[in-house]
Amino acid sequence: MKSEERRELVLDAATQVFGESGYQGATTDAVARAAGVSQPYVVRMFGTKEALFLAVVQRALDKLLAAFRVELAAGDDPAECLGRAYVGLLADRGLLLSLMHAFALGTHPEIGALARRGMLEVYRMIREEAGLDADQAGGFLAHGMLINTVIAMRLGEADDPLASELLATVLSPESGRLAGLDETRLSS
Amino acid sequence: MKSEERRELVLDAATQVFGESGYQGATTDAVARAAGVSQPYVVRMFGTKEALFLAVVQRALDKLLAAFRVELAAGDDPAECLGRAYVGLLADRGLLLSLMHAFALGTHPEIGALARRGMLEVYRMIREEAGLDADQAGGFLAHGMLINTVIAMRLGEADDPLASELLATVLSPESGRLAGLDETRLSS
DNA sequence: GTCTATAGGGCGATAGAC
DNA sequence: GTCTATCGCCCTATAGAC
Repeated sequence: MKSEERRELVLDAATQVFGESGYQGATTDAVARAAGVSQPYVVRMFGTKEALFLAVVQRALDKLLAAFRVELAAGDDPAECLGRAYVGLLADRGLLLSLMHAFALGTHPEIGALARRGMLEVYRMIREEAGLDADQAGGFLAHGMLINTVIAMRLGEADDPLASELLATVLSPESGRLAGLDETRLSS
Repeated sequence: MKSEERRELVLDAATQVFGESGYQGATTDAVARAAGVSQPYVVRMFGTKEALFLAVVQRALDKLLAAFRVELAAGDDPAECLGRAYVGLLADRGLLLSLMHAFALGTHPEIGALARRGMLEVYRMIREEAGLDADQAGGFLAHGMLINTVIAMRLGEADDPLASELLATVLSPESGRLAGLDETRLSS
Protein backbone atom coordinates (compact mmCIF):
# COMPACT_ATOMS: atom_id res chain seq x y z
CA MET A 1 0.00 0.00 0.00
CA LYS A 2 2.93 2.31 -0.60
CA SER A 3 1.08 3.70 -3.59
CA GLU A 4 -1.92 4.43 -1.41
CA GLU A 5 0.29 6.49 0.89
CA ARG A 6 1.68 8.34 -2.09
CA ARG A 7 -1.83 9.12 -3.21
CA GLU A 8 -2.75 10.48 0.20
CA LEU A 9 0.43 12.56 0.24
CA VAL A 10 -0.49 14.13 -3.09
CA LEU A 11 -4.06 14.71 -1.95
CA ASP A 12 -2.79 16.47 1.17
CA ALA A 13 -0.54 18.70 -0.91
CA ALA A 14 -3.32 19.37 -3.42
CA THR A 15 -5.71 20.32 -0.62
CA GLN A 16 -3.26 22.96 0.59
CA VAL A 17 -2.53 24.33 -2.89
CA PHE A 18 -6.15 24.39 -4.06
CA GLY A 19 -7.16 26.02 -0.78
CA GLU A 20 -4.62 28.79 -1.27
CA SER A 21 -5.10 29.48 -4.97
CA GLY A 22 -8.46 28.02 -5.92
CA TYR A 23 -9.18 25.54 -8.68
CA GLN A 24 -8.10 27.61 -11.67
CA GLY A 25 -5.39 29.49 -9.80
CA ALA A 26 -3.62 26.36 -8.64
CA THR A 27 -1.25 24.53 -10.98
CA THR A 28 -0.52 20.83 -11.11
CA ASP A 29 3.13 21.82 -10.92
CA ALA A 30 2.60 23.59 -7.59
CA VAL A 31 0.83 20.51 -6.26
CA ALA A 32 3.68 18.32 -7.47
CA ARG A 33 6.32 20.51 -5.83
CA ALA A 34 4.38 20.57 -2.56
CA ALA A 35 4.14 16.79 -2.65
CA GLY A 36 7.75 16.27 -3.73
CA VAL A 37 6.91 14.45 -6.94
CA SER A 38 6.99 15.35 -10.62
CA GLN A 39 4.19 17.26 -12.34
CA PRO A 40 3.37 14.57 -14.92
CA TYR A 41 3.08 12.02 -12.15
CA VAL A 42 0.36 14.05 -10.45
CA VAL A 43 -1.59 14.16 -13.69
CA ARG A 44 -1.03 10.46 -14.32
CA MET A 45 -2.34 9.52 -10.90
CA PHE A 46 -5.66 11.33 -11.28
CA GLY A 47 -6.07 11.64 -15.04
CA THR A 48 -6.81 15.36 -15.13
CA LYS A 49 -6.49 18.40 -12.89
CA GLU A 50 -10.27 18.46 -12.63
CA ALA A 51 -10.41 14.87 -11.39
CA LEU A 52 -7.74 15.73 -8.82
CA PHE A 53 -9.76 18.68 -7.53
CA LEU A 54 -12.92 16.58 -7.35
CA ALA A 55 -11.01 13.98 -5.32
CA VAL A 56 -9.76 16.73 -2.98
CA VAL A 57 -13.27 18.09 -2.48
CA GLN A 58 -14.83 14.67 -1.97
CA ARG A 59 -12.20 13.79 0.61
CA ALA A 60 -12.74 17.11 2.38
CA LEU A 61 -16.47 16.44 2.56
CA ASP A 62 -15.84 12.95 3.92
CA LYS A 63 -13.52 14.30 6.61
CA LEU A 64 -15.96 17.07 7.50
CA LEU A 65 -18.86 14.68 7.99
CA ALA A 66 -16.65 12.20 9.84
CA ALA A 67 -15.43 14.90 12.23
CA PHE A 68 -19.00 15.98 12.95
CA ARG A 69 -20.09 12.39 13.64
CA VAL A 70 -17.16 11.71 15.95
CA GLU A 71 -17.94 14.71 18.13
CA LEU A 72 -21.69 14.12 18.07
CA ALA A 73 -21.21 10.54 19.23
CA ALA A 74 -19.30 11.60 22.35
CA GLY A 75 -21.38 14.64 23.12
CA ASP A 76 -24.14 16.24 25.03
CA ASP A 77 -25.26 19.47 23.37
CA PRO A 78 -25.29 18.89 19.58
CA ALA A 79 -24.59 22.53 18.71
CA GLU A 80 -21.56 22.54 21.01
CA CYS A 81 -20.34 19.28 19.50
CA LEU A 82 -20.51 20.68 15.98
CA GLY A 83 -18.54 23.71 17.15
CA ARG A 84 -15.85 21.50 18.63
CA ALA A 85 -15.68 19.54 15.41
CA TYR A 86 -14.99 22.76 13.51
CA VAL A 87 -11.94 23.38 15.70
CA GLY A 88 -10.26 20.24 14.48
CA LEU A 89 -11.07 21.09 10.89
CA LEU A 90 -9.44 24.51 11.18
CA ALA A 91 -6.14 22.80 11.90
CA ASP A 92 -6.10 21.72 8.25
CA ARG A 93 -6.51 25.11 6.67
CA GLY A 94 -6.70 23.83 3.10
CA LEU A 95 -9.67 21.57 3.81
CA LEU A 96 -12.26 24.28 4.46
CA LEU A 97 -10.76 26.61 1.88
CA SER A 98 -10.85 23.98 -0.87
CA LEU A 99 -14.50 23.42 -0.04
CA MET A 100 -15.13 27.16 -0.17
CA HIS A 101 -13.58 27.36 -3.63
CA ALA A 102 -15.74 24.46 -4.78
CA PHE A 103 -18.84 26.25 -3.47
CA ALA A 104 -17.88 29.29 -5.53
CA LEU A 105 -17.91 27.35 -8.81
CA GLY A 106 -21.57 26.42 -9.05
CA THR A 107 -21.69 26.84 -12.81
CA HIS A 108 -19.01 24.20 -13.40
CA PRO A 109 -20.81 21.00 -14.42
CA GLU A 110 -19.02 18.50 -12.20
CA ILE A 111 -17.61 20.75 -9.48
CA GLY A 112 -20.90 22.57 -8.99
CA ALA A 113 -22.85 19.34 -8.78
CA LEU A 114 -20.47 17.90 -6.20
CA ALA A 115 -20.53 21.12 -4.18
CA ARG A 116 -24.33 21.14 -4.03
CA ARG A 117 -24.45 17.46 -3.13
CA GLY A 118 -21.87 18.01 -0.39
CA MET A 119 -23.54 21.06 1.12
CA LEU A 120 -26.88 19.28 1.21
CA GLU A 121 -25.34 16.23 2.85
CA VAL A 122 -23.83 18.46 5.54
CA TYR A 123 -27.16 20.20 6.03
CA ARG A 124 -28.97 16.90 6.20
CA MET A 125 -26.61 15.65 8.88
CA ILE A 126 -26.87 18.68 11.16
CA ARG A 127 -30.65 18.66 10.74
CA GLU A 128 -31.41 14.96 11.05
CA GLU A 129 -28.44 13.44 12.87
CA ALA A 130 -27.55 16.37 15.12
CA GLY A 131 -31.18 17.34 15.49
CA LEU A 132 -30.85 21.08 15.01
CA ASP A 133 -33.93 22.91 13.80
CA ALA A 134 -33.91 24.83 10.52
CA ASP A 135 -32.99 28.18 12.10
CA GLN A 136 -30.19 26.71 14.19
CA ALA A 137 -28.83 24.82 11.20
CA GLY A 138 -28.93 27.95 9.04
CA GLY A 139 -27.18 29.94 11.73
CA PHE A 140 -24.52 27.27 12.13
CA LEU A 141 -23.82 27.21 8.38
CA ALA A 142 -23.83 31.01 8.24
CA HIS A 143 -21.21 31.32 10.97
CA GLY A 144 -19.19 28.59 9.31
CA MET A 145 -19.18 30.48 6.02
CA LEU A 146 -18.06 33.67 7.78
CA ILE A 147 -15.26 31.78 9.52
CA ASN A 148 -14.17 30.35 6.17
CA THR A 149 -14.19 33.85 4.71
CA VAL A 150 -12.14 35.56 7.40
CA ILE A 151 -9.61 32.73 7.22
CA ALA A 152 -9.43 32.84 3.43
CA MET A 153 -8.97 36.60 3.35
CA ARG A 154 -6.35 36.43 6.10
CA LEU A 155 -8.13 39.03 8.17
CA GLY A 156 -5.75 38.30 11.03
CA GLU A 157 -3.03 40.05 9.04
CA ALA A 158 -4.96 43.31 9.04
CA ASP A 159 -3.60 45.72 11.64
CA ASP A 160 -6.87 47.25 12.77
CA PRO A 161 -8.72 47.12 16.09
CA LEU A 162 -11.98 46.50 14.24
CA ALA A 163 -10.45 43.44 12.61
CA SER A 164 -9.61 42.09 16.05
CA GLU A 165 -13.12 42.79 17.26
CA LEU A 166 -14.68 41.04 14.27
CA LEU A 167 -12.39 38.03 14.63
CA ALA A 168 -13.06 37.81 18.35
CA THR A 169 -16.80 38.06 17.80
CA VAL A 170 -16.89 35.49 15.03
CA LEU A 171 -14.78 33.06 16.99
CA SER A 172 -16.23 33.58 20.45
CA PRO A 173 -18.52 30.82 21.72
CA GLU A 174 -21.24 33.31 22.61
CA SER A 175 -21.43 34.70 19.10
CA GLY A 176 -22.95 31.62 17.60
CA ARG A 177 -23.16 27.90 17.79
CA LEU A 178 -19.44 27.44 17.24
CA ALA A 179 -17.99 26.99 20.68
CA GLY A 180 -14.39 26.38 21.60
CA LEU A 181 -12.70 28.40 18.92
CA ASP A 182 -9.81 30.63 19.85
CA GLU A 183 -7.99 33.18 17.80
CA THR A 184 -4.60 31.49 17.91
CA ARG A 185 -5.86 28.95 15.39
CA LEU A 186 -6.03 31.63 12.74
CA SER A 187 -2.39 32.64 12.62
CA SER A 188 -1.14 29.36 11.22
CA MET B 1 -18.08 61.22 -21.86
CA LYS B 2 -18.73 58.44 -24.32
CA SER B 3 -15.53 56.80 -23.17
CA GLU B 4 -16.73 56.86 -19.59
CA GLU B 5 -19.84 54.97 -20.66
CA ARG B 6 -17.68 52.45 -22.47
CA ARG B 7 -15.65 51.97 -19.32
CA GLU B 8 -18.77 51.36 -17.24
CA LEU B 9 -20.05 48.92 -19.85
CA VAL B 10 -16.83 46.93 -19.66
CA LEU B 11 -16.88 47.04 -15.85
CA ASP B 12 -20.44 45.71 -15.85
CA ALA B 13 -19.46 42.86 -18.15
CA ALA B 14 -16.32 42.14 -16.13
CA THR B 15 -18.34 42.03 -12.90
CA GLN B 16 -20.57 39.35 -14.38
CA VAL B 17 -17.71 37.29 -15.81
CA PHE B 18 -15.48 37.50 -12.73
CA GLY B 19 -18.47 36.65 -10.55
CA GLU B 20 -19.17 33.51 -12.58
CA SER B 21 -15.62 32.24 -13.06
CA GLY B 22 -13.47 33.93 -10.44
CA TYR B 23 -10.33 35.96 -11.00
CA GLN B 24 -8.12 33.28 -12.53
CA GLY B 25 -10.97 31.43 -14.18
CA ALA B 26 -12.21 34.45 -16.08
CA THR B 27 -10.48 35.50 -19.30
CA THR B 28 -10.14 38.98 -20.69
CA ASP B 29 -11.58 37.57 -23.90
CA ALA B 30 -14.77 36.50 -22.13
CA VAL B 31 -15.08 39.98 -20.64
CA ALA B 32 -14.54 41.52 -24.07
CA ARG B 33 -17.19 39.34 -25.70
CA ALA B 34 -19.67 40.10 -22.93
CA ALA B 35 -19.01 43.81 -23.42
CA GLY B 36 -19.03 43.64 -27.21
CA VAL B 37 -15.51 44.96 -27.67
CA SER B 38 -12.19 43.42 -28.61
CA GLN B 39 -9.98 41.63 -26.12
CA PRO B 40 -6.92 43.88 -26.57
CA TYR B 41 -9.13 46.90 -25.99
CA VAL B 42 -10.16 45.59 -22.58
CA VAL B 43 -6.53 45.18 -21.62
CA ARG B 44 -5.65 48.60 -22.99
CA MET B 45 -8.34 50.29 -20.95
CA PHE B 46 -7.17 48.90 -17.62
CA GLY B 47 -3.54 47.98 -18.24
CA THR B 48 -3.71 44.44 -16.91
CA LYS B 49 -6.30 41.83 -16.03
CA GLU B 50 -5.37 42.31 -12.39
CA ALA B 51 -6.04 46.04 -12.55
CA LEU B 52 -9.40 45.30 -14.16
CA PHE B 53 -10.35 42.93 -11.37
CA LEU B 54 -9.27 45.43 -8.73
CA ALA B 55 -11.45 48.07 -10.41
CA VAL B 56 -14.39 45.66 -10.42
CA VAL B 57 -13.94 44.87 -6.72
CA GLN B 58 -13.49 48.51 -5.72
CA ARG B 59 -16.62 49.49 -7.62
CA ALA B 60 -18.55 46.63 -6.01
CA LEU B 61 -17.48 47.82 -2.57
CA ASP B 62 -18.50 51.38 -3.40
CA LYS B 63 -21.92 50.23 -4.57
CA LEU B 64 -22.35 48.02 -1.51
CA LEU B 65 -21.60 50.83 0.92
CA ALA B 66 -23.71 53.29 -1.06
CA ALA B 67 -26.69 50.91 -1.05
CA PHE B 68 -26.39 50.47 2.71
CA ARG B 69 -26.23 54.22 3.27
CA VAL B 70 -29.25 54.91 1.06
CA GLU B 71 -31.43 52.46 2.98
CA LEU B 72 -30.13 53.54 6.37
CA ALA B 73 -30.93 57.18 5.61
CA ALA B 74 -34.58 56.45 4.89
CA GLY B 75 -35.04 53.91 7.61
CA ASP B 76 -36.19 53.03 11.05
CA ASP B 77 -34.68 49.76 12.23
CA PRO B 78 -31.02 49.65 11.07
CA ALA B 79 -30.90 45.86 10.82
CA GLU B 80 -34.01 45.86 8.66
CA CYS B 81 -32.56 48.59 6.46
CA LEU B 82 -29.37 46.62 5.85
CA GLY B 83 -31.48 43.61 4.91
CA ARG B 84 -33.44 45.65 2.39
CA ALA B 85 -30.21 46.99 0.94
CA TYR B 86 -29.06 43.43 0.33
CA VAL B 87 -32.15 42.79 -1.79
CA GLY B 88 -31.13 45.41 -4.29
CA LEU B 89 -27.60 44.06 -4.41
CA LEU B 90 -28.83 40.56 -5.24
CA ALA B 91 -30.31 41.91 -8.46
CA ASP B 92 -26.75 42.30 -9.74
CA ARG B 93 -25.57 38.76 -9.20
CA GLY B 94 -21.99 39.41 -10.27
CA LEU B 95 -21.43 42.12 -7.67
CA LEU B 96 -21.58 39.96 -4.56
CA LEU B 97 -19.93 37.01 -6.30
CA SER B 98 -16.97 39.11 -7.47
CA LEU B 99 -16.55 40.28 -3.89
CA MET B 100 -16.71 36.70 -2.68
CA HIS B 101 -13.96 35.67 -5.08
CA ALA B 102 -11.84 38.59 -3.92
CA PHE B 103 -12.32 37.49 -0.30
CA ALA B 104 -11.09 34.02 -1.23
CA LEU B 105 -7.74 35.33 -2.51
CA GLY B 106 -6.26 36.69 0.71
CA THR B 107 -2.74 35.60 -0.19
CA HIS B 108 -2.67 37.71 -3.35
CA PRO B 109 -0.72 40.90 -2.53
CA GLU B 110 -3.06 43.49 -4.03
CA ILE B 111 -6.34 41.60 -4.16
CA GLY B 112 -6.00 40.35 -0.60
CA ALA B 113 -5.18 43.80 0.72
CA LEU B 114 -8.16 45.35 -1.05
CA ALA B 115 -10.46 42.59 0.17
CA ARG B 116 -9.41 43.09 3.79
CA ARG B 117 -9.75 46.85 3.51
CA GLY B 118 -13.20 46.47 1.96
CA MET B 119 -14.49 43.99 4.51
CA LEU B 120 -13.31 46.19 7.35
CA GLU B 121 -14.94 49.25 5.84
CA VAL B 122 -18.23 47.35 5.59
CA TYR B 123 -17.87 46.18 9.17
CA ARG B 124 -17.04 49.69 10.34
CA MET B 125 -20.13 51.08 8.65
CA ILE B 126 -22.59 48.56 10.10
CA ARG B 127 -21.02 49.01 13.52
CA GLU B 128 -20.59 52.77 13.66
CA GLU B 129 -23.03 54.18 11.12
CA ALA B 130 -25.82 51.61 11.44
CA GLY B 131 -25.15 51.23 15.14
CA LEU B 132 -25.28 47.44 15.37
CA ASP B 133 -23.41 45.85 18.27
CA ALA B 134 -20.59 43.39 17.65
CA ASP B 135 -22.80 40.30 17.85
CA GLN B 136 -25.46 41.73 15.56
CA ALA B 137 -22.82 42.85 13.07
CA GLY B 138 -21.17 39.43 13.10
CA GLY B 139 -24.52 37.74 12.60
CA PHE B 140 -25.35 40.06 9.72
CA LEU B 141 -22.06 39.35 7.99
CA ALA B 142 -22.41 35.63 8.62
CA HIS B 143 -25.84 35.47 7.02
CA GLY B 144 -24.54 37.57 4.15
CA MET B 145 -21.70 35.12 3.52
CA LEU B 146 -24.13 32.19 3.54
CA ILE B 147 -26.40 33.96 1.07
CA ASN B 148 -23.40 34.60 -1.17
CA THR B 149 -22.47 30.94 -0.93
CA VAL B 150 -25.88 29.49 -1.80
CA ILE B 151 -26.13 31.88 -4.73
CA ALA B 152 -22.63 31.06 -5.97
CA MET B 153 -23.18 27.32 -5.75
CA ARG B 154 -26.60 27.65 -7.44
CA LEU B 155 -28.31 25.71 -4.71
CA GLY B 156 -31.64 26.65 -6.26
CA GLU B 157 -30.87 24.20 -9.07
CA ALA B 158 -30.67 21.28 -6.67
CA ASP B 159 -33.86 19.20 -6.76
CA ASP B 160 -34.11 18.38 -3.09
CA PRO B 161 -36.65 19.34 -0.42
CA LEU B 162 -33.81 20.04 2.00
CA ALA B 163 -32.35 22.52 -0.46
CA SER B 164 -35.65 24.36 -0.51
CA GLU B 165 -35.78 24.36 3.28
CA LEU B 166 -32.26 25.73 3.55
CA LEU B 167 -32.93 28.42 0.97
CA ALA B 168 -36.18 29.40 2.63
CA THR B 169 -34.52 29.55 6.04
CA VAL B 170 -31.54 31.57 4.85
CA LEU B 171 -33.73 34.02 2.99
CA SER B 172 -36.58 34.31 5.46
CA PRO B 173 -36.69 37.50 7.51
CA GLU B 174 -36.97 35.57 10.77
CA SER B 175 -33.80 33.62 10.15
CA GLY B 176 -31.52 36.56 10.61
CA ARG B 177 -31.16 40.25 10.19
CA LEU B 178 -31.76 40.11 6.44
CA ALA B 179 -35.39 40.96 5.98
CA GLY B 180 -37.31 41.24 2.75
CA LEU B 181 -35.54 38.58 0.74
CA ASP B 182 -37.61 36.21 -1.35
CA GLU B 183 -36.59 33.11 -3.19
CA THR B 184 -37.52 34.35 -6.64
CA ARG B 185 -34.44 36.55 -6.63
CA LEU B 186 -32.26 33.47 -6.76
CA SER B 187 -33.41 32.01 -10.06
CA SER B 188 -32.09 34.84 -12.22
C1' DG C 1 -10.37 55.30 -29.62
C1' DT C 2 -10.78 50.79 -31.41
C1' DC C 3 -9.52 47.29 -34.26
C1' DT C 4 -6.53 42.95 -36.40
C1' DA C 5 -2.60 40.31 -35.99
C1' DT C 6 0.60 38.18 -33.30
C1' DA C 7 4.22 37.60 -30.00
C1' DG C 8 5.47 35.38 -25.68
C1' DG C 9 4.84 32.59 -21.68
C1' DG C 10 2.66 29.25 -18.83
C1' DC C 11 0.32 25.12 -18.09
C1' DG C 12 -2.07 20.62 -18.69
C1' DA C 13 -1.29 16.61 -20.82
C1' DT C 14 1.37 12.98 -23.51
C1' DA C 15 5.44 10.06 -24.95
C1' DG C 16 8.67 7.25 -23.66
C1' DA C 17 12.96 5.84 -20.94
C1' DC C 18 14.26 3.51 -16.71
C1' DG D 1 5.75 3.36 -10.50
C1' DT D 2 8.19 7.47 -11.39
C1' DC D 3 10.93 10.25 -13.96
C1' DT D 4 12.65 13.70 -18.08
C1' DA D 5 11.49 15.84 -22.13
C1' DT D 6 8.33 18.07 -24.78
C1' DC D 7 4.08 19.07 -27.35
C1' DG D 8 0.25 22.08 -28.15
C1' DC D 9 -3.06 25.08 -26.55
C1' DC D 10 -4.84 29.02 -24.37
C1' DC D 11 -4.43 33.46 -22.68
C1' DT D 12 -2.33 37.97 -21.55
C1' DA D 13 -0.17 41.54 -23.46
C1' DT D 14 2.04 44.24 -27.32
C1' DA D 15 2.54 46.25 -32.08
C1' DG D 16 0.74 48.75 -35.29
C1' DA D 17 -2.99 50.00 -38.84
C1' DC D 18 -7.13 52.84 -39.37
